[in-house]
Amino acid sequence: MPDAIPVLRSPRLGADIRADHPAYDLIELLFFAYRDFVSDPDRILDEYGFGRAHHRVLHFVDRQPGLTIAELLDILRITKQSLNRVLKELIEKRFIESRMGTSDRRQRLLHVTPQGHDLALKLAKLQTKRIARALSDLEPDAKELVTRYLVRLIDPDDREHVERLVFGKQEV
Amino acid sequence: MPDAIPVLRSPRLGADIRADHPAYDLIELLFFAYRDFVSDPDRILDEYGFGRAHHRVLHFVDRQPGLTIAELLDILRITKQSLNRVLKELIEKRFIESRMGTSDRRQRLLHVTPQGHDLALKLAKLQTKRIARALSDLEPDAKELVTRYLVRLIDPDDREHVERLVFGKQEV
DNA sequence: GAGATATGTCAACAACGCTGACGTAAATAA
DNA sequence: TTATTTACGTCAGCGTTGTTGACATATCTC
Repeated sequence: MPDAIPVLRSPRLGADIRADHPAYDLIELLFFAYRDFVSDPDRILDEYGFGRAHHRVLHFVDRQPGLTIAELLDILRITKQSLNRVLKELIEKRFIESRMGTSDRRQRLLHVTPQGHDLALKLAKLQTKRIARALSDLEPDAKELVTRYLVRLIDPDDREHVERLVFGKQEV
Repeated sequence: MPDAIPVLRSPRLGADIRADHPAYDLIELLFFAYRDFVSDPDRILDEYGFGRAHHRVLHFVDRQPGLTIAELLDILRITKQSLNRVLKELIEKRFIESRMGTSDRRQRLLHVTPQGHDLALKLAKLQTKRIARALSDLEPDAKELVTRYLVRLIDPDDREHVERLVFGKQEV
């Protein structure tokens, strides 16, 4: 049914990047990969009455205990009103706790509860299965290369911030 | 501010994949990379009064002229009502044309108009810039490896279908 | 002619983004 | 100390994009 799709041959040598011709394959693979990647946790989230927005909040609070509202907003790139809606539910259902800041008492330091951690872990393990399976019969250095590639897809201005968060790099 | 995050050391040898420990880094990098990747076209889409749903439809119709509704639904994994809403707008604004099928006259064969193709190309080039930049100073075989990785993130049942669509493979 | 299939459409609703406005408490600057 | 800024909470309303359920039409297949 699909007509023959003109295939873009690789450029002759590595340096010659044809940025003028769309890289349809990677654009589309990123769409399909992400589509399936985020779909894994959906069934479980449903059981708790949560959606993907709850998942993202729970994940980052679990990863970084003591996260503030401002930091979370910076990660998620949504408005505080949008965040507040899902965060309120996570707190009411006792998956997340909000504690007053110690040095700055205006801040709210977010922590997962034990049941919050359990759910976060359950969801992370689910996604890890897919990631591990994808990596399983690629070259040994595949993970390192894919990691570097994904980092370089991120906005340059935000890269340092993300690396600090993901890899725990403290030094500049 | 972030406490030291326990780093998962790579397993000793390739086969020993610790699927029980979440691969936090790749989970998060996928989130950040995709977040920024899909944000590029937003400003342009706004000018046309379109959203990300319109973009996805336009993209796949541009890539695969003559795509049917059923095939498009299978790609996007949404309901026909959701699709119809955005597709109707794309047709009304003359970015996409719907033609009656030839062999099966119940089908609608979707095609982009010239202005539809222009927009699709403009958006694809934008996303390609980011992809090319990310690839630009990685090893020459990075693209091939990242491609294989992304393919393997897709649901196994759907992989063949996607490969046919993305790479134009006709033979099984 | 009966039934299955491909599509279109109406209505209602949910999740999750957004803007704008306003309020409070606490830190900081003047 | 007073004024301003900052961090957060909240109310109200709205837009996009997903959902379910029901029903209609044209066309293909048996």
